Amino acid sequence: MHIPPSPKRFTMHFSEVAHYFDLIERESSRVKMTQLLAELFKKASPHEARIIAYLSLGTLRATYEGTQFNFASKGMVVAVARVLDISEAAVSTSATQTGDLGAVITLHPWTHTDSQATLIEIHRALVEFEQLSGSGSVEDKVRYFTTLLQSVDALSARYLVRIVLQKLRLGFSEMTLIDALSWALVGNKSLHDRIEYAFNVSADIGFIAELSCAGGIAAVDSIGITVGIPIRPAAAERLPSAAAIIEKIGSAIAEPKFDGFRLQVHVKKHDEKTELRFFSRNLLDMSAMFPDLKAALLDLPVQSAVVEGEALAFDEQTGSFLPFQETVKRRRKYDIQSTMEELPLKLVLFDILYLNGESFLEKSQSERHNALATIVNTTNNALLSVAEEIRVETADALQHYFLQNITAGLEGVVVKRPDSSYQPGKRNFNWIKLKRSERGKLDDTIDAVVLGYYYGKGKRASFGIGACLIGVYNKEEDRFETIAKIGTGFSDDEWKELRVKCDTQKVNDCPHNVMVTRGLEPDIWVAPEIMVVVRADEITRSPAHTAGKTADRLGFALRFPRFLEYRFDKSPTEATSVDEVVSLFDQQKVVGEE
DNA sequence: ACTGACTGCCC
DNA sequence: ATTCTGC
DNA sequence: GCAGAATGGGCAGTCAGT
Repeated sequence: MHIPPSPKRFTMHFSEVAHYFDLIERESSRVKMTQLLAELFKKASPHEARIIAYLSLGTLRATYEGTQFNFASKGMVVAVARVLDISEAAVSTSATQTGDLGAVITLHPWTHTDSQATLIEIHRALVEFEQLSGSGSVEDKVRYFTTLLQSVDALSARYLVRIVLQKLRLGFSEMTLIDALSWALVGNKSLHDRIEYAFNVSADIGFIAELSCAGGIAAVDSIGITVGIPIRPAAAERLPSAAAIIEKIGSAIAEPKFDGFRLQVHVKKHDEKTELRFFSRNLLDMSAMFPDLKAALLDLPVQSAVVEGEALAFDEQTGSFLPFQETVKRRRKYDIQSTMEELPLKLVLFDILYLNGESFLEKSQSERHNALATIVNTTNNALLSVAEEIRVETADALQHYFLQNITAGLEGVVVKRPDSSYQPGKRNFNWIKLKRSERGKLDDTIDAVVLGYYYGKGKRASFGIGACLIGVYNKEEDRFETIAKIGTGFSDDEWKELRVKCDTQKVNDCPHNVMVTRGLEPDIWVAPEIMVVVRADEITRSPAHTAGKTADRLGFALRFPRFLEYRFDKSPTEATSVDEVVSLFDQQKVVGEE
């Protein structure tokens, strides 16, 4: 199909992009949204397409290069208040009602003149804004952004606010942009898979957009894995039991699931030196953080490779892995050397995506694991290992292996289809996680009391509730202590219902028998009457929540809390007690004994 | 030098 | 991370 | 089933203020 060259045109104004964002925001049909985006891409130069792709996702560049405005809801309230010349309180109130600070802009009269800034100029300004730092920079940032807002029309200002907040809420993200690039080339989404492939192996959406607009699908097709540019990681689905997993995929491969952080490692040997990069699960560059792992990986007998694994801190005395809260302390910018000594890391590798110039993505799980084992096992470095993999044919065998792993203190197992390729960027049932928290089912839940609620953002703003604060009962002190906030598990209707229930119990101040630390105070206090059943993956020590907190002991909190159901047959003082929380906490360290 | 408020990013 | 929802 | 948008605990980093 012949693609006519896009007509030469004037440099694109940011206001035109904002106009398209507005059209898209009003559109609920994904196909129409995609068509609008395609139209926008067709009007843009390749470089402009790149910038559109970045800005539409609230970023300024590739994910792995990072965008950090260090300017979010609090700073934005100040800037918006100045631009609109109203009080910060008024902006806050309006933001609460609409659930969106950007929308506040277009709710008020706009008195500023549009300077017709181009898309490129706005991008450049945002880069400059992002770079403001150091003493006095809080005020500098407010001033800079206020001035920037004052130089555009209201619609542009609305989207500038959302770009900086990194929440465009337009109803599309990367996959829709890829559809739009296909539409821009051929008028349908038939090229989606090929463009997505390029994006999956070269995770820079702006680069893909520019390439597609400049060189068409031929240019996109030329993209393969480049060592040093991250590949979008594959992710696992979740199922609640060994039986469900075997039923889903049959004969499978199981491996331990470790509770650390995921690293994608890129290695490339040049004549003298070896280039080594680490990327986080979300594709941020962590290359400077782990000199110990870096040294270990230099031993790999490869010219070039991309491997993935889980990094975990371990106890040098016992060799056992430390909890996530310890491991995550290694994610830092400063004091790397000293923390390295306090919290040495191991890297358990579980996949290989590229080796010596060849992509391994299409190879089967088994082939990849074998190749990985071959290179790592010849390395013989104590910090490196390959995740054990066993073949399981039955639910019983899987259940046994699962129990064995949680007894060893691990998070559970990941089960994989033996013949599946590595599907970058995908979460599907090629990989399935079975987590420790599924063990026992009902006894892993907590009966808690609702103590208050918070206004929501976006869609939840219209419910007047976005999350609630819950607590457990301290028998000795006869009071309620907080253990978590709940922001998920309620359907839209249930949120509305919860809001009504809470409002019937609304009180003006924190009740005398409720312990809440500063920073967790809800927007609306509720008398401790509403009982809920809450599920969580784990109980952790908490610097924030008051459950079980004493003068010389941290409190406890729930990891990954979610609402299950209401509990009508218990009164508030029959909520799970602090004592029970403590014993649940103690129990989870000795999971094998049951 | 310390603390608290805020932000960004791990899970 | 988990969960819900529109398509 | 996908893509997107709500939300959680808790860590380090930055800056303002004392």
